[in-house]
Amino acid sequence: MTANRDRRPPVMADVATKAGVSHQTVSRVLNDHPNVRAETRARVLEAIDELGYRRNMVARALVTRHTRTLGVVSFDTTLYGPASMVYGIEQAARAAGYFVSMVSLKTIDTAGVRDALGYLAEQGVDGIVVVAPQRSAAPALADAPTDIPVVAVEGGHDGDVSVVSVDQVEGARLAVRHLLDLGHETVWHIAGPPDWLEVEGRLEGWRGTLAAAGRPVPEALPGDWSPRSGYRAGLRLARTPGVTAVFVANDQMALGALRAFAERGVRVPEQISIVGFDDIPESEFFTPPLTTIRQDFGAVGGHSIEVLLRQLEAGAEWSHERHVVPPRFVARASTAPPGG
Amino acid sequence: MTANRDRRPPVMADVATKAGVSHQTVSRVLNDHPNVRAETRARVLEAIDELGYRRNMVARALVTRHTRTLGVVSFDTTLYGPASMVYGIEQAARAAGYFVSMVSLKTIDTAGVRDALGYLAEQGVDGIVVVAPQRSAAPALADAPTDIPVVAVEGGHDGDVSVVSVDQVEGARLAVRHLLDLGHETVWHIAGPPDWLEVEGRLEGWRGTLAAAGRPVPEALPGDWSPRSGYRAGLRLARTPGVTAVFVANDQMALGALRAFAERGVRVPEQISIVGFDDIPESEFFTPPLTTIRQDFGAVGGHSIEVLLRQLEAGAEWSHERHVVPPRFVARASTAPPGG
DNA sequence: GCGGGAGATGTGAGCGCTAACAAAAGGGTA
DNA sequence: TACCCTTTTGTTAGCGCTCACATCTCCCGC
Repeated sequence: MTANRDRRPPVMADVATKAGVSHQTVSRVLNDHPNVRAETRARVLEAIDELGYRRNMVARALVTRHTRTLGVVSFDTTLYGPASMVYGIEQAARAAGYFVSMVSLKTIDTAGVRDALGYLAEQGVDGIVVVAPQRSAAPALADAPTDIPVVAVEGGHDGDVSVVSVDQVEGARLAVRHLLDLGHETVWHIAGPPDWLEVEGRLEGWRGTLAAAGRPVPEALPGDWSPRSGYRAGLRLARTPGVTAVFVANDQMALGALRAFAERGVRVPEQISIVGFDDIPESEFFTPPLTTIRQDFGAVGGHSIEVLLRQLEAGAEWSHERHVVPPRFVARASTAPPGG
Repeated sequence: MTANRDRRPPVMADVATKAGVSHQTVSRVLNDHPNVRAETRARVLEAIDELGYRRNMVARALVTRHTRTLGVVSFDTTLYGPASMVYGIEQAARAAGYFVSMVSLKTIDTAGVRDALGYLAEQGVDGIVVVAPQRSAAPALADAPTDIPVVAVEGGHDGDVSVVSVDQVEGARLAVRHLLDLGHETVWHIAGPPDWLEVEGRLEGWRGTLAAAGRPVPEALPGDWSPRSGYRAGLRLARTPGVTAVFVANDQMALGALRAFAERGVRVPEQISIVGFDDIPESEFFTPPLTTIRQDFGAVGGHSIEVLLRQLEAGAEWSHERHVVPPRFVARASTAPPGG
């Protein structure tokens, strides 16, 4: 355990000399090759320990042609959704013995994603997960590197890549069905920013479910995921006559809407019912606790790594998979029958 | 732009042949070496483009002995604090031309941190940022690799590394001072989990400020950062006579406490004033909007990279720096004079 | 007592790149 | 014209590791 502070770190040859074997034998020990005598192995391990030797993965990667590193491209990891996804990805990757190299984009645009993919490819990552929930990311995915597997999370459906996602349409359907079943005539909607695929899915599920039930479809209110935008939309809904039920595209905006209703003296759920989306850890403690649709971000992250590893093993001939994670309805206290 | 789908990707020598120059000249073009004729450069660039050549950073790293990758070790990046920190770190690193290799630990313990540091060192990262807010991470930092710079964020103060952190004691002082200035006799405290350095700092600031003002110091209530633990603590406070002001160690727990008070019919801020910590994006929309202490996580992340890069440039002889980011008081609607 | 096969170890080459030096090509001055 | 100096390009030798193969031991069976 001698630390050589200023000298160049020891290499395999140093260990070999010290143990009185060839560098190849050291390599064998390090890689758990079976054909090494127990005594030799012990001698090598001792030398490794004494020198404080640590193998150089860069040199190893040069010859093996893989780095055991996966690239992750993601949008704003400050948000709960992407953060949980990336966390799930990282955990699953490391459990499988892979490192994760991260690129978080401030804004998702085709050029940004393309650059990120290019950089990661240069770095020699073995595979890439792209958390690119916006439509504008799709073109970049279409001409992603073809020599390494790429998996998109919540991504475009047209690219030449595998996709793992939550069933957004179904999530919206669950929310709307719940409100209609309570007896509401129709359901309003505060949407997320346009261009997001999740937003499109939720809009589609909301509209479709209302239409299927023969209910009027109000105009969706715009939002940008932030509590503030939910607050503004809530203010508008509070002064719109006839609103009894709202489906909000995420929990943060639902929080803002809750605040707007509170300020306007609109009681939830007595006068207006509200359902969110995501089920962030805070939702359970909102005033009132928020009924919402749970997305299992961790599972999505985990699945994406599973798919990626499968393709990694398959080598050159992998097929594109599509994996859909179901959302779950979580009943709490923000909904009630109309006029409740 | 020919994609060679199945063939091995082109290497520098291929480009050289195609452009009719030596591989060294290709290398010069790629590295912006000044002494290359404009015409030659153009020819090389054209060949690069035609072959779809991409330089192999692994091979480059082997000879240059640096990877332009920084390692980040962090605790649960699902939490807003760590997530924002890591985001700030990643942004700053990439702006400086560095990649980020992530390891998020599920739990922080000495062995986990030590392993993570070891793995990253093997990967050949040029420097490491450790977001290790727990005391138990300190021993691992003490015997961190000595041949590359390591910066701790919110980390132990005894290790042989640079530290960037928010002034927790001052943050707590701001919160308590505010409540005392409003006329409250004393301030109760819902603490975070023990072992966290931030928790210790906030406890110290809370106790110290009360003591300095000659006020009684109640027993701190335990919490674990989660809204649920804040809820439980809130329930206890609601049935404790004489409580008029509470300083909560983070905003999530404050949310839980708010919920508990609402359920027990305790009005905030009229009957109890409450101050949080962190200023998460949601706080402004709590019921009521939460007065809190803002931590600039992004700035902390950015500073940590600044320090790291400075040490990277300094080469072998770097000195250990200590950088403290001030917290900021954010006034909203959850506090009022007692009996307000 | 000796060929043969399995196990244990060593040898040489090369992954794709950069650093250091060597060589060739221009361009001004004595 | 010869000379030197600068600019441009080429050549060679590794970086630290693994792979493929060669070699050397040892033990078994006939």
